[in-house]
Amino acid sequence: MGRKRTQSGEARLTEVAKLAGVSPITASRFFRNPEALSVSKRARVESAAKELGYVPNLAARALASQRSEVIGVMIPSLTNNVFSDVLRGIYDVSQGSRYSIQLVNTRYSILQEEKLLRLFQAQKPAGLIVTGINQTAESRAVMQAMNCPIVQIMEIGPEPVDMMVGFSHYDASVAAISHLLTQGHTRIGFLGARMDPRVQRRFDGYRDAMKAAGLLDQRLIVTTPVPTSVTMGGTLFADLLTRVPDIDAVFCVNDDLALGVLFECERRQISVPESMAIVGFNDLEFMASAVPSLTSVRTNRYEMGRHAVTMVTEAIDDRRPANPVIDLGFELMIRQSSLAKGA
Amino acid sequence: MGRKRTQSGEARLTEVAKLAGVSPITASRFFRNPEALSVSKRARVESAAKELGYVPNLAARALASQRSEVIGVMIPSLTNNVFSDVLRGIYDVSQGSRYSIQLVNTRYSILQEEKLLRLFQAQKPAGLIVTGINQTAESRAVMQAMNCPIVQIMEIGPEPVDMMVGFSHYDASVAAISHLLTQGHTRIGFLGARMDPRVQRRFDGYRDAMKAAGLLDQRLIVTTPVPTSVTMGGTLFADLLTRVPDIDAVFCVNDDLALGVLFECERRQISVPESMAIVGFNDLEFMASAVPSLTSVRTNRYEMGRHAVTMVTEAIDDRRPANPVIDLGFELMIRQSSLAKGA
DNA sequence: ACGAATATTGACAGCGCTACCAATGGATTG
DNA sequence: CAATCCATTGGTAGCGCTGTCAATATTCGT
Repeated sequence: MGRKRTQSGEARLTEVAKLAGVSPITASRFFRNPEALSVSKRARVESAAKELGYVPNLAARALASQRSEVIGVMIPSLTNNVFSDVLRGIYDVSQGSRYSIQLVNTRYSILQEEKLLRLFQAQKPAGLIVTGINQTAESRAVMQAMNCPIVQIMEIGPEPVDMMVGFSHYDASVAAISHLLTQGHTRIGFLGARMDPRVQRRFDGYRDAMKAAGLLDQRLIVTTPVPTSVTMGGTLFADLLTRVPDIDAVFCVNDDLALGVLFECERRQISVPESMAIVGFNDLEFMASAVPSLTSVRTNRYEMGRHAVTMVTEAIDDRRPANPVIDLGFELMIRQSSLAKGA
Repeated sequence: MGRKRTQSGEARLTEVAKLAGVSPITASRFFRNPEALSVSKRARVESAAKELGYVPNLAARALASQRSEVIGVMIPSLTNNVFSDVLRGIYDVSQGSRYSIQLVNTRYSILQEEKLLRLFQAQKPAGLIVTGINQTAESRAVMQAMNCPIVQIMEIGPEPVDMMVGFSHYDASVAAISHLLTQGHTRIGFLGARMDPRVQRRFDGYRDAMKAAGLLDQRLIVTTPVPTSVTMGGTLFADLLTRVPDIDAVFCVNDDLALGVLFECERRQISVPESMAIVGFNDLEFMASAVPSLTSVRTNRYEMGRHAVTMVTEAIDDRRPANPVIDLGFELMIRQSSLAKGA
């Protein structure tokens, strides 16, 4: 009798159409564009689908339409807290829509990103969300050929592949250093880990602000390509103190490092902020409740995730933003750890 | 001329077959089971596929075979750090295999879990990884009907749907309380947030251990259904102190709460561990580097994620574990925060 | 050498749905 | 009233791949 069919109890669109007394293509139209049907047929199809518990076969749909309702999401880390809120925004918006999310981990490797982009290309996603703006030329070419809306997240730059939502890590860093300079700090250390492109941009902001103030000193800079952690913050800070015992503030490229610095100050009985100011980046949840509370650059990660999905789905509906680049900005959350004694 | 076809530049299996001089079904067999081909045809197909840059159309494959190479993963939270390492394990193993991961967020709602299970059922995944053991009867029925390997993660219990990998939250909690009792603590508070089934199990362990020691006192227990956070830890602890000023230790159902308690002790100048012992749960990365270092129950989340995918893929290959339930155990990481003065 | 068993290969049909074009009916306009 | 336009609907074909069955070639055993 031929091929294996869907399991008994699983309704096909043809059965919905038969029960509703319409052709299969009309039933199909109901799900794509209900307004294309007359009111009476719309009701009949809806009722039939509900009665039969119809769930579309997504593979059949994708094959026949040469499209899918999958939005690919590529992030560089699953364990870096920074992406948790972004993902929450992405999933929160997508779970209210017809689109599903296909998440992949590039592990901070641009070659892995390239490879995964090719896999996505073959799957014809409805849209794509990629992290950062430093794709290889090959990756950009693949994306250009993909014929779907693409949103680069986490930062903004001059040449969007398609659309971007993010903020300037450079400006955020300049703002943090400016704040420390305003508070009278002159020996401001820089702690960096992983040194991915966005961390590099934060370094650029640090360097330029310190240079402009005539205070740049290479010995103040400690970085590692190793992934970040709270423990790493303590280690890098200890290294910095050994090298430059007279530092009076430290800018950490993320909050894990900042928390590690705080712990290390406690171990060494260095008074914060009186003897050492601490500034972090991303304003993770614990920064406000630490003792003392920790200053950090707040980044709108959840909103970024939401925007990304919304931009993709609206572009699919031919409702693209007037400006393809959305700058969500940042906010320097000044707390106890970076306020001068008299403040 | 008919339907829109794959874009120019994208090879179809039929083209690979033509170039290799075999039939399409032989070319198809090459990808599924290369040993089914003669050595010479195997080489020809491989060469043709490489030359044409063939990437399979997964929708066509899924439709024709009534199967897919997708493993569904359902977790209750994207922002709870506990799941980050699990996901990393899941993605690390799956990215070395032919399977891709379809991740969904149940938001700690068993009804949402039910709904998402039905969507997965329609997609015929190759396997499924679900969190916890408290599925509704409806959810269990859907899973039973799914005809694919299923792994429940995060905890173990007496009735696996199919397979399980986790540990006993109850036993872990008993071990933590026993340790505090051994250290001489008698007024041991319990801080709980969210109160999902696994947290409930930790509470059960706490209650039973305290009851067995004749020390159970309802006033020592502070819980909230609100999601957990570091700030929440401080709040719940303040609440507990107001209610029972003579507590000498506190068991927190997760490390965020424990860090919040530590900060609150600092604010109130409560000496840790001398006046207040603190124990957390899950042993997140920062626990070891806090000041003082914080005791916590270590759970093998990364390995759990790895095991889950491996169990699914091996079951697909008819290599099921001898025992469908894998207990990864836990380890009480005793650190400064819970050691008596003299230890 | 012959027959049986096994390995290899291909033809046919179709998985569930939708793109595209054509047909029909109803509404509007001249 | 007739012509035109628009909305609604359906028929045909097929998207890319694989399940199934049959045919053919090769290997093994007697």
